[in-house]
Amino acid sequence: MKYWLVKQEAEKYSFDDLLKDGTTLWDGVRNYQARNNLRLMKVGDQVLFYHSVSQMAVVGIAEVTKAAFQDPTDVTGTWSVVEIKPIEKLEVPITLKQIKAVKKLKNVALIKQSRLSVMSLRKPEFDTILNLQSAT
DNA sequence: GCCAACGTTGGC
DNA sequence: GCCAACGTTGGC
Repeated sequence: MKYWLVKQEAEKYSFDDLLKDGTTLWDGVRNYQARNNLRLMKVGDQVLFYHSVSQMAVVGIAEVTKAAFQDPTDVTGTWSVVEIKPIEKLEVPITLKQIKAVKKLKNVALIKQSRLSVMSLRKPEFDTILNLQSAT
């Protein structure tokens, strides 16, 4: 099983929207690195849901329910989507600030490559981030 | 194929 | 709202 982090602005599609919808297609990705990551996702992989710009925090955990396929919003056939469903909403969001404060997490793409919207996490990184919940 | 110009993202 | 970082585009 793999671990991932996806970013979206809360104003565009929030974790609450995902809870309301049940599942969603992670569409609109138009960056090759992000797309390649989407294509590596397998059903059952765990996904951290991060709100960028206005909140800057991990707000929930999701799971991949359909592996990558052709993005229906893309006529060129270049881009891919996956389907995800919500697993758990975090009681207290884990802020970027908290993540940045952890030395072990200094090299995660969330910090090093702030513009990447779909990135992989190693299991220890995934666990470390979630453990920050109890640290507060 | 190189690189300048431009557009977008996202943290501050 | 600003600007740095980065990706993409297009002229040569």
